[in-house]
This record gives sequence, C-alpha cells and structure tokens, in this order.
Amino acid sequence: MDRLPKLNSAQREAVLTLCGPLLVLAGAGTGKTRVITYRMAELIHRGTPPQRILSVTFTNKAAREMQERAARLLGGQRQNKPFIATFHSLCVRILRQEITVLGYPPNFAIYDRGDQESAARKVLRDIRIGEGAFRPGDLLQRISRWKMAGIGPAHAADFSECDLDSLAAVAYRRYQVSLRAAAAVDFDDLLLLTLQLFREFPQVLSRHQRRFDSVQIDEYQDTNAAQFELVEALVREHHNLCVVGDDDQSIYGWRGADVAHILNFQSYFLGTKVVRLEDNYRCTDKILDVANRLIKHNRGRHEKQLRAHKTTSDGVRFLEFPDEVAEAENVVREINELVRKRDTPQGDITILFRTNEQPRLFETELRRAQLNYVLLGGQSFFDRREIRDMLAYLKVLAHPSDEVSLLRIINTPVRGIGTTTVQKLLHRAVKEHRSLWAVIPQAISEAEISTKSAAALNAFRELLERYRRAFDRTPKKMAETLRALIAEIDYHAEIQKQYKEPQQQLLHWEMLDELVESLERYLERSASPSLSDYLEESALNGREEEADKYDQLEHDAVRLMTLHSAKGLEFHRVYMVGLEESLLPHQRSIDGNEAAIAEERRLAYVGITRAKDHLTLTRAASRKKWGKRRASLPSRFLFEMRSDCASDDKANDVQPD
DNA sequence: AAGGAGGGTTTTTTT
DNA sequence: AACCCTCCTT
Repeated sequence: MDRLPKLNSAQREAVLTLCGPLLVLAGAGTGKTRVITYRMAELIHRGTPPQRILSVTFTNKAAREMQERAARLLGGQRQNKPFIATFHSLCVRILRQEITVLGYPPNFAIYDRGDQESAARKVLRDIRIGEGAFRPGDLLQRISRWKMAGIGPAHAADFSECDLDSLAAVAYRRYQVSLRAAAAVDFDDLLLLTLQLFREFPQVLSRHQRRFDSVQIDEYQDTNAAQFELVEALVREHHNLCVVGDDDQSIYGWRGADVAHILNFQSYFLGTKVVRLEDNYRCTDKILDVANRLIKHNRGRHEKQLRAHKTTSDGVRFLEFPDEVAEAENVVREINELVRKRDTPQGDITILFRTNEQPRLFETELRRAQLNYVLLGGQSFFDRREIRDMLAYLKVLAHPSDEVSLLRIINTPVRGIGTTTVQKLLHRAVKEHRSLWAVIPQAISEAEISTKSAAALNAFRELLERYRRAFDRTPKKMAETLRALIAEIDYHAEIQKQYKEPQQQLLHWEMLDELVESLERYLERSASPSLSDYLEESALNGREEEADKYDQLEHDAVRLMTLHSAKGLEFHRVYMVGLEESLLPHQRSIDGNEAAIAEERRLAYVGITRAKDHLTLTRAASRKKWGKRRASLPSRFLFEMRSDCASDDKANDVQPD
C-alpha cells in the first residue's frame, strides 16, 4: 500500500528524508504544511515516539491547524502526540520548568504589548530623558531588537551605535530590573531567557536536547537570531532538523527576522539536503504570472520556477478610484453583488490591506450592505480599554507583584486613591525593595496617608483579597466570579461615564460580556483551569481570540486582514486594496533603504499569492490622512508587476520619488 | 481628588 | 478623528 498517495515526487523526497539537516525551499502554494504533517507521520511510522518530535510553527493558529491535520493523518486519538508549538509557547514550557535558576518565580507573569508600553513609560519617567528624545514605542523597538538578536541588557551598550542607543541601553537595564521586580517577563524575554538558560546552564540544555529526536521548523525565512540559536542548540547533537520556508515570503525583518538564516542554512549545517517545491497548486496561471513578475525585481534571492497547475481566462484586475471612500464603496458593492446575485459564499472573499487604519471604511460599507464580516488582527479585542482594565484586575489577582496592572486599576473606577497617595506608596516600595502591593498595609498603619485615602485603600485591598480567594477556591466558577467582580466595582457606571452615546455604551458593555465568554470557553477546554493559566493563554494567543469568533461564524463572513496576518492562508477571491506609494510600499520603508523596499515587495508578493482564483488590486487617487486630503501615486509595484520585465536590472534602478 | 478643557501627537507590520 | 497628557478649576 502506498503510504504517501497525495504527494508529488519533490514532496515525497522531502517527506522521506528523515535524518540529518534538510532544507525545503517551498514556494507559495506548494503544499509545505502537507509535507510537514506527512513527515511527522512517516517518522512515527518508522518508530520515532511521537512526543520526541518537535514541530515549530509561526502562529498559534498554524499550530492548532497542524495538530488537527496530524491527528487526522495519524488516525484520531493517539495518546502521545507530536509536540507542535510556536517558539513562544515552547519557551514558556521550558521556562516554567527551569526559570528559578535565573531568579524568577516559576509562575512569572507575561507582559503583553500594552503592559510593556506602560513599563517602558515608567522607565522613561524615572530616567528623565529629555523631553521628546524617546517615546515608549521607540524605546521598546530598540530593546526588542537587542533581545531578538540575543543580546542581554548587560551587553547592549557594546552594540550601541549612537547616543540614543546608549541611552536606550541604560533604559534597557532599568526596564529589565523593573520587569524582574514585578516577576514579569515580556514577549521577547521568553526567547531571550530561554537562550540564557541554554547558554549558562549546560545541564538544563542537555535535558532539553534529549527530549527531541527530530525537529521541524515552518516559515523558516522569518527566524530571528535568538530563534536560530535556540534551534541550533536543541539539535546540536543530532542535526535532525528540517526547515521549510520561502525567502520570497520573508516579511518580518522589522522584528529581527533575517533571511540570511534560510539563505545560509546549507553552509551552517554541513551535508544539508535541499528539496525545492515548485509546483503551485493554489493560484491560477494569471495570478502567478503577476506574482512572479513582481518578485523578480528583488535581488539576492533563491531563484525559483513556480509552475502553475491551474489555468484560467479570468485575468487579474487593476482598479482605480478617486478616493478611499469610493474604493471602499465599490469593492463592497461588488462583493454585495457577488454574494446576493451570484451566490458566492461570503467566506470565499477576503480584503487585504497594509495598515490597520485602512479597514474602517470597508467595515462601514460592509455593515451598510448587511454583510457578515470578520476583522482579524487590527485593534485587537484585548487592546480595548475595558478589556485591558478587567484583565488588569485578573492579573493583579493572579500576580500581586504585577505593578503595571496594579497601577492601572488602583483608581479605576475612581475610588478616591489619588496620585499623591500612589506616589507615597511607590516611594515606599522603592525604599523598602518590595512590591507596591506588599507595601500597602504598612503605609496605612504608619498613618502616612490621609484617613480618607487610607479607608479607600483598605477597601480596595479587602476587595482584591476577597476575589483572590474566590478565584483560588472555585476555579470552575471563574466566569461567574468575574461577572460578580464587574458588578461589584460597577464598571457599568465607568462605561457610562466614558462614552456619551448610548449605542457606544452598549457596544463596550458587550465587550465585557465577550471577555466573560472567552473565560467560559477557556473553562470548557481546560482540564485544570487557573487564573494564571488563562492569562498566559490569552497573552500568547493574543489576537487569535478573533479567529475563534471567525470559527463561530462558520466561515460565512467576509474576512478583512493585514497582509502580515494573511501569511500562510489562502482565499478564493482576494481584494488587495490601497496599492499606493506611501502605503505599499509604506512611507517608513520609502524613507529607509533598499532592503526595506524589498521587504514591502515581498509583502505584496505574499498578498498576491494568497489568491486561489480571483485577484483584484485597487488604489485610490487621493487619500485622507490626519484629516488632510492628499493625492497619492500608484504603487511602484503596480508598474513592476505589469511590466514585461524585459530588463530586470533597469527595473531595479527605478526610484520614483 | 476629580473632572474638564485644551493642546499635542499619532498610524506600519505582530509572536 | 482618536487618544493621551497636562494644567486648571472646583
């Protein structure tokens, strides 16, 4: 019996190369996920215990999908499943087990982006860097770049190239100190601290090296230095490493991803076998033509010959509208006709865009046309003020030392604990080297604080302790407890105060309901639920709460998402909107170097190759930004993908102003 | 301590 | 246009 019925010869070769380093250069739509799942099945078939196989994916969603595929292929209920995880969830697992040697408690909190920003703000205030020199975002970006390069706070100064870098290096150290004091870890720390463990504690490393016989990495083109070092450490003893990726789809350079890792894989791992997947089963020939013509304008790539297996007479369309409103109106009008008159399922249609500011108009139009839609990514559910507030309550309950969250809620809703009181508490906390939370009782008893404030503080402390006990004692009833907490602090009134329009109030009130529902869903799927486990999950999953929503709609909804979040997905009908200079390529990249433009080009390439059957590219001749209307030029990529590419070199020199 | 007015800034992309 | 911070008044 043929165990690999659905595979072509290249895929087969990749699946059957089970020992030593393997590089699979897989173009868009060539079935790389299938290769990885079949490979796991083959490994198991040849006797590798499933739990000794590690597959790393880029997103939690991809991990879940792969788990499902693997389960299907391996015949449903297996006791030991292969370990399929993202880098971040893999690192969390390792850290929970090992982190005490680094001086953190095993139940460390994980700071999400909002928390990071608050922490960065505080550090900047403490350092009192000149006004305007740094914004929290700038600082975090620098810190993140160091962390992704595997550089710890102690060495950052050595890698500083300008005065701002040196300042950032100082801030980095303080930032790390404050995280540690809060027993918290940020997203990048998950990788960096694991790396530190592996570097400094050989016995820890070898413990984890012995766990896996075979390691596979998906989307390898988006690996950063820290991730590379982690992988290299894990497979050092056996080099049974299979990486799958496409250098033309590397779109995370700004996050430290380095295409060099996939380009130099063969020289790093000697004896690497290379397999190319060049049969594209996803896109029509017309779509693939456009994509190929565009990407040819990039230099220094693994040249590939993607072969289309689907032909059509339906060409790629290029549309132009006077402004962004007309763009949205027309695209949605067309979608409406497709859905109502030609029975196109709404779930077949996807609108892709570069920035998160773009979808608003499309949302308005879709609502007006009474079409279902799901906005994936964008302003995340978890970024909304009311959600952040309530999550901060949960975080303080789960991790009392979490200062960022405590500061957020100590006077929200207002309860008479003003800035003066908070300042006194902070001062004492610093002086006594203790956490803000721990310092409250003494501050009250030593009469440092006015009677009125002291009473408010006491009530606040009593409230939290009471709920902490409730969450601890009956974890199964966490959703009800949360509901009670929301009622007791009267967050309803807070929303009424915050938003004037009754409709807005309703909307935000519903958001809170959704939070409770998300907690309920967690309770359903978790065997031994706990508050901190829920918080960890929502930090790691982040925006994917929205994906859940999409599943609930049973796929019958138009999807809106950024080009970045479309990576790895495919859709029947794609509208790629806003193909204009300063949007795609984005202004920030135009101001940057050639490499930045090349990455934008790859981003456009990713967008185009998401489309299976129909692709429409649109642009607006003018666009409003910050309240001002400005003319916008067609994206240079439009010219590139439509040119016949007679002279590649010339095309590379084109620099429209 | 709270709330409101006014002013300045902001939007790249995300695990 | 949305958000945040700061300052001012109560």
